Amino acid sequence: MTNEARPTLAAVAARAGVSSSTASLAFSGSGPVSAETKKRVLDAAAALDYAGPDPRARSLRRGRSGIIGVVIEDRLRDAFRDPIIIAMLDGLADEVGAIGASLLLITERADTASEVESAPVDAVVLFGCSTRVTVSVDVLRRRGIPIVAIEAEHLDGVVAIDLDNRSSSRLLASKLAALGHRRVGVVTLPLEASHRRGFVTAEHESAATGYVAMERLAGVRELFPDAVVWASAGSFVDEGVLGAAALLDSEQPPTAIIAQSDLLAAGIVRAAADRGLHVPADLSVIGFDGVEVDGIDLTTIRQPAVDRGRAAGRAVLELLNGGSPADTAFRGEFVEGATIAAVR
Amino acid sequence: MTNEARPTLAAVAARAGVSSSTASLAFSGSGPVSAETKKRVLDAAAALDYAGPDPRARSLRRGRSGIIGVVIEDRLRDAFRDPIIIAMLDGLADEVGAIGASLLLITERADTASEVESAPVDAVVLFGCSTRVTVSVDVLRRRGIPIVAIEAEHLDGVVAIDLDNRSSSRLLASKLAALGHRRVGVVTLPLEASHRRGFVTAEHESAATGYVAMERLAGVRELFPDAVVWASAGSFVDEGVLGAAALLDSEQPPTAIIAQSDLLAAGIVRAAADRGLHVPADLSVIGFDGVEVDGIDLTTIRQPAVDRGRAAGRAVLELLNGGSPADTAFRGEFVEGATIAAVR
DNA sequence: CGATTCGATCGAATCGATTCGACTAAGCTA
DNA sequence: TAGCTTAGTCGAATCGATTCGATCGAATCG
Repeated sequence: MTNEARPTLAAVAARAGVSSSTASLAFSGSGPVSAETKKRVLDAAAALDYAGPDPRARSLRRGRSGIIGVVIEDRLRDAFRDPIIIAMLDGLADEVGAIGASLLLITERADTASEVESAPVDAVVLFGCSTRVTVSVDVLRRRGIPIVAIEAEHLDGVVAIDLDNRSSSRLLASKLAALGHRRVGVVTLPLEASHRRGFVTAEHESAATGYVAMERLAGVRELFPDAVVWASAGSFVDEGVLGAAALLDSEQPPTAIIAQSDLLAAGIVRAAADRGLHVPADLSVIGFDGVEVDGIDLTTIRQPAVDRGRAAGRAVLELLNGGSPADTAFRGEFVEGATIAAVR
Repeated sequence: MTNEARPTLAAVAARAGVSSSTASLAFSGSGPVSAETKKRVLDAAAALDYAGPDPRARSLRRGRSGIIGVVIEDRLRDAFRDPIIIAMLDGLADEVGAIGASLLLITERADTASEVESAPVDAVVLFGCSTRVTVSVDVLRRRGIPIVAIEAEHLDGVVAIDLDNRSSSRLLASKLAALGHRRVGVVTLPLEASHRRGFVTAEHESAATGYVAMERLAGVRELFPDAVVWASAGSFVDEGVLGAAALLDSEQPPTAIIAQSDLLAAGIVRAAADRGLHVPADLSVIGFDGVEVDGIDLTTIRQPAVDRGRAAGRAVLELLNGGSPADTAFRGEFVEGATIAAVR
């Protein structure tokens, strides 16, 4: 069926009666070629059904592929359900799209061979990756591939696009403290790669690899050292419901719950309603991210997700140009919602 | 800062005292190499800080890049907000992940130079693309790159993963007809690349390029030839609100509105509530997709989105193996919700 | 008119690996 | 011991373009 021999640039050049270097110039437009010659080359290409220079060969020679890798640790479906990741991706795509680059989705799971090491990328953006990707990072570094990380531990030679997770979290906790809350529960993002769900002991905590989760938790701990903590298996509404169930159905239910994402918080509100508890009268709920969920007027921290994606994109462009961009630190903005109240 | 000369496989081979062919074998594992030699090569690589074979060179020689292109017509942000696209992507990623391939996001917008033509992909999946991508498809075909299309017009040499949009839509319309509705409105997905929002005239309709939108509309037209049609600018809740506003605030408001997606339907329900209309008592609403939105118990058609993505993935794998998979046709399943009732 | 640009084109080297066919030495059988 | 297989290694060709430096004729300048 398929005709094995596809035409090459050399074949086109031969037919047009020019050298392959000239033909290349005619296609790429980077160099002086007379209009007449160019037309001859293009005509020859059309006659031979030539579809333009092979991207593979071009990227080998040029040393650039026009592809930016996006490393995501979760399953794609999980990642895409998170509006924050989507927003960041959008900002990133916007910036790198300016140079015609496209995004390669790389999911880095423990079980599979490292995709990131064999992908022809010009640069890589790590999305909320844990320390588990350190090995891959090392390969990239050796290969001289620029790396930008959003929400990740600070690594050498990696440009970080940060957020003040800890102090933002502390601020939220302080609001609760001011309202007289003493027994607060926390529902965290996954603490480890396994996404184990359940109450968190000191042991778990010291073995945790989830950077963002630990930062936000640390912020809360500064005010509520004894907070009861439940680790979710992901940033979903359903997980919030589970977390709330575990905390509310215990012997000493908390008077307030701090969720590490708005999706989790929405689940908590839902679970409270299921139990006949009124928010905020019976239970104060706090979120994180600044994303609207279920139309709830949530007390939370809004983070500039699209801007963070953009910043990552700009850092990538700068790195690609040989520059060495500094880390960028964004700040969350407190959103006064209607889900916290003084303890009864 | 960066040391210009990165080690190559040849350098590693030289240091290990073997030929580069042997070194290649040692890395790829495809061929007999003694354990001792292999160790020498690996040691040499470590000593030189060699990060493994360059993916670019490898893909040129092998003729495979391990990358599957995903062509999306919308802005990335818009596409990611659509749970159906996400589900399809997830199914697709699942299948092609089996051979270690990753997905390259290609947005094909009118204004930018065609990214798809210069991407080193082994195959391409078109996601709900209109006829506008025909040109790019042509280039791919000439290059011998397999193409699979989800929700797209039937194109020569393109494997289609279809859905019975028309008959499903007709089924929904028939439910309304049976309940006595005569004046129905339709809120469609974008009809053209420009995503123009507004009432649809016969002129617009004949110039439409949105395949899915036109199919679903045709299904409705079989029963309600005179339905008033409003084209949305995208599958979002907000767009549903706008569409409902236009239809409901007209002189002869419809007694039922058919939305071409559940997100749009959710917007319509919301807009109805804003006007003090009760669904379904005052207004029947119908969706499409089978996605839960806002917890509404919607009457709709559920389409197997993940499975469709999977089917696309399998088709890609088969094409890559030289096979010629047949088109696949999926069927929507009617979901009896609580948003339609007899006309008053 | 001779010297000098400048525009257009060509040849050849290069990007960095993979792979095919050939070759060697060792192990095995008859 | 001759003949044959096989594991291990090597050389060279190849994938398909880009790019640097050289060349050559024509146009420009003093």
